[in-house]
Amino acid sequence: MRDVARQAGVSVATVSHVVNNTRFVSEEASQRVLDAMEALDYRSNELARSLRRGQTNTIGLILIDSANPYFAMVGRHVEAVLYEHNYNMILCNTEGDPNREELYLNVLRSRQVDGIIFYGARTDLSALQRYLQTDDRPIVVIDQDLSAIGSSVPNLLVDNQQGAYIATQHLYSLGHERIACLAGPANSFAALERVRGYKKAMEEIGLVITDGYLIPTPDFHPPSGYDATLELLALPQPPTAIFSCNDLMAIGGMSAAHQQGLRVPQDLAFVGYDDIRLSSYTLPRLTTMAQPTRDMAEIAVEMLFERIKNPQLPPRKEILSSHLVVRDSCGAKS
Amino acid sequence: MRDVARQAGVSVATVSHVVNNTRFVSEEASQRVLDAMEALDYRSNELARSLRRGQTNTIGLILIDSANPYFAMVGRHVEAVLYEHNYNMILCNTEGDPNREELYLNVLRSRQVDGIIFYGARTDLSALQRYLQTDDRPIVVIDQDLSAIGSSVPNLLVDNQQGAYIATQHLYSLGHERIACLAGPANSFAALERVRGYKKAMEEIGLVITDGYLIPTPDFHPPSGYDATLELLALPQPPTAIFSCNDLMAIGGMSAAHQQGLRVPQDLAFVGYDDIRLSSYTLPRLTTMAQPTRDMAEIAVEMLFERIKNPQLPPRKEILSSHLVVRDSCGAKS
DNA sequence: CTGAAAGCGCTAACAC
DNA sequence: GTGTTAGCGCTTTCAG
Repeated sequence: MRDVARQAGVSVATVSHVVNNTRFVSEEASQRVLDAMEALDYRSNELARSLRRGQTNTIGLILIDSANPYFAMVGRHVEAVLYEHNYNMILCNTEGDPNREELYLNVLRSRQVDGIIFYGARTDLSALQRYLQTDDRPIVVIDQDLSAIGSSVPNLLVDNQQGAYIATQHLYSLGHERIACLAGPANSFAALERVRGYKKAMEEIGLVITDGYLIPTPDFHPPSGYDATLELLALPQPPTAIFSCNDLMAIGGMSAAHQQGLRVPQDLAFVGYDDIRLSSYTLPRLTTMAQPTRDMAEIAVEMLFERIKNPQLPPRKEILSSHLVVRDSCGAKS
Repeated sequence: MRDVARQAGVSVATVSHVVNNTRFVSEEASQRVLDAMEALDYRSNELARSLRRGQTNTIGLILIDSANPYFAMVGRHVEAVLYEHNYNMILCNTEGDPNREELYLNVLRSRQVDGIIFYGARTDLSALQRYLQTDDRPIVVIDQDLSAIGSSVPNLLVDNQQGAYIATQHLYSLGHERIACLAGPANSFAALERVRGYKKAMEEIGLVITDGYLIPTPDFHPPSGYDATLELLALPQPPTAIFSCNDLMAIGGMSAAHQQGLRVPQDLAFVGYDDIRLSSYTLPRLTTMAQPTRDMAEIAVEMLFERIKNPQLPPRKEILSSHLVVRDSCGAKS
C-alpha cells in the first residue's frame, strides 16, 4: 500500500479510501491510485486490515467429523452462505473429543474470528460451558439444547424427538409392531432425543419395546448398524422393522439383513435419519427423516450475523423440523 | 497483553518472551506473568502475532465440493494432519467454477495464508496459471499434471491411468469382454486420465469399444451414473460390465441396473473409483479402485511445509497409486 | 478534497 | 535478565 501511495503520488490514507470507497477522492487521484494498484498488482493485507478494524470476516465451524456425509453437507452449506457474505470459514473437527472442542474454541478465539458455529453434538456441554464463561464472542450452538444450562447463546435445534416419532409411526402405519431401534451413542444429544421420540411413539401406540430391541451403538457409522442389526436378528423374536437413528447405520443394517438372506423391506423394514445424498441410491432406496441442512446453515449463519451486528440482542432460539421422505425400504401398506 | 504486563509489573516484551518462551526470564518474573495471564484470562491475539511475524499458521484448501464423499475424505485428512502441526485450514469450495477458483486463490493470498492446497480437479488450469504469475506463495496442486504448463509448483498426482487400466483388466480377467465406461465430465483431469487407462487396457487386451460404450456424463454424481447406465442398457448390445470413473456414478449405475430388473454382478458388473467409505456398504458391495486419501493429505501437507520452510527448494512431484479393492460387484471368476 | 499521525497487539532488534 | 523502541499494513480521527 505504501508503494501504491508513492507511485500514485498520494497519501496512504487516500489509497485506503479509494480501496474501501470510504470517502470521496477526486476522479483524477482515484485513477492514479487504481493504475498504481494495477501496475503493482496490489492486494490489501487482510491481516492488517482485520487487526485495525477488529473484524476478521472469518467464522469458525466446529463439528465432529466433516467426512461424515451429514456433517459434510452442513459444512458445505455453511461455507456456501458465508461465501455470499464475503466471509471465510475455518473448519475444525473435534472427533467428539471434549479436549479438542475446548482447544478449538480457544484457537478460534485467539484468531479473533467474528463468530463460531458450534456443532459439537454431544450431550456433555462442559467444554462449551467453560468456554462461554471466558468469552462472549458471538456463537451459535446447533443441535444441543442449551436451556438446561440456562445459557444466553443463540440456539438452533431440530426437533429430533418429533422426527423419530414420525418415523416410528410410519413403520406402525405400515403394519409393523415389532419395531426395534438403533440408538446411536449415549453421548449424542440428537440420538438421545430420537430414542425418546421412538419410545414416545411406541408408548402412544401401545406397543411394548421387546427386551433387546433398543440397542445402543458405539457410534453412528455403518459397521455399528451392521453389528447391531445382526444382534437384533439373533433375538428369539427378531423385529420386523428397524428405526435407525441415522442413515449410515441404517445402510449398515440393510447390509447385515442382506447378508443374512433377508429381503428389505419384505422381511425387515428400515427407516433412517438425516437423508444423506446417497440415501436415494441405496438398494432399496432408504426411507428416512430428512434434516433441513440447507435451512440449518442459512439460519445458523443468520443468527450469528445478528449477534455480530448487535451483541446485545436477546439470543434467538429456533427449532426446525425434519420431514419424512418415503422411499422403498419400508415397503407399501399391505 | 498490555494489561498482563502492567499487572505483573514487567514490560510487554517480557510477557511476550514468557508466552513464546523465547528468552530466559527469571523464575520469579515468569511466575508473576503466568499468574497475571491466568487472572486476566489472557489469550494472545494471533492476528497481531501473524502480522508481526509474517506467518499465519493457516493454509487454504481449495476443492470442488466438500460434500462429495471423496473430497470430504481428503479435506478431513488434511485438517487432521494440519492439526498436528498447529495449523488451521480455511475451506473453499469452487463448485468447479473457474471464477471462484481465482477469487478464492486471491482471497487466500489477501489473508496471507502460509500456503495453499489446490485441488481444482479441472483440466483447465488458466485460473491457477494466472494466479501463479502474480504470487509465489507456497502452493501444492493435487491431481492435475502441471508438466504441461512447465510450472515449478509442487505437484501431487495419482496414477489415474494405471488405476483405470487395472480396473478394466480386472473386469476382463473375470470373463467380461463387453466393457463400457462411465467417463465423467470432460473437464475433469482425473476422468480424462481414467478414460485413457480404460482405452489402453481395452486396446492391449484386443477388445473393441463398441459404439456408445464410452459414455460421457455431465458430472460425477449418482444421477449421472444412473442415466448413463440406462442409456447403455438401451443399446442393441448392452455391456456386461461397466467401469465407472468414480464410485458415486457406479452407485447410481447399480441403482439403474436394479431398476431394470438386472442383477449385479450376474447380469451387469461394476467397478468404481475412489473407494468412498460407503462403497463397502452398497448392495452388492462395490469393487473399486481405492485412492490413498490419507497419504495424499499427508504428502500434500508435507510438500507444502517443505516449501514454506524453504521456498528455494526445487518443487517435488509425487505420483501415488490407487489399488484395487475386490468386493462383490463384479462377481467371482467363473 | 487530502495529508499527517496515532494505534490495533504483537515481536525482534537493540540497549543496558 | 529486562526495558525501550520501532514497525508489521492497515484504518480512522483530526486538521486543514
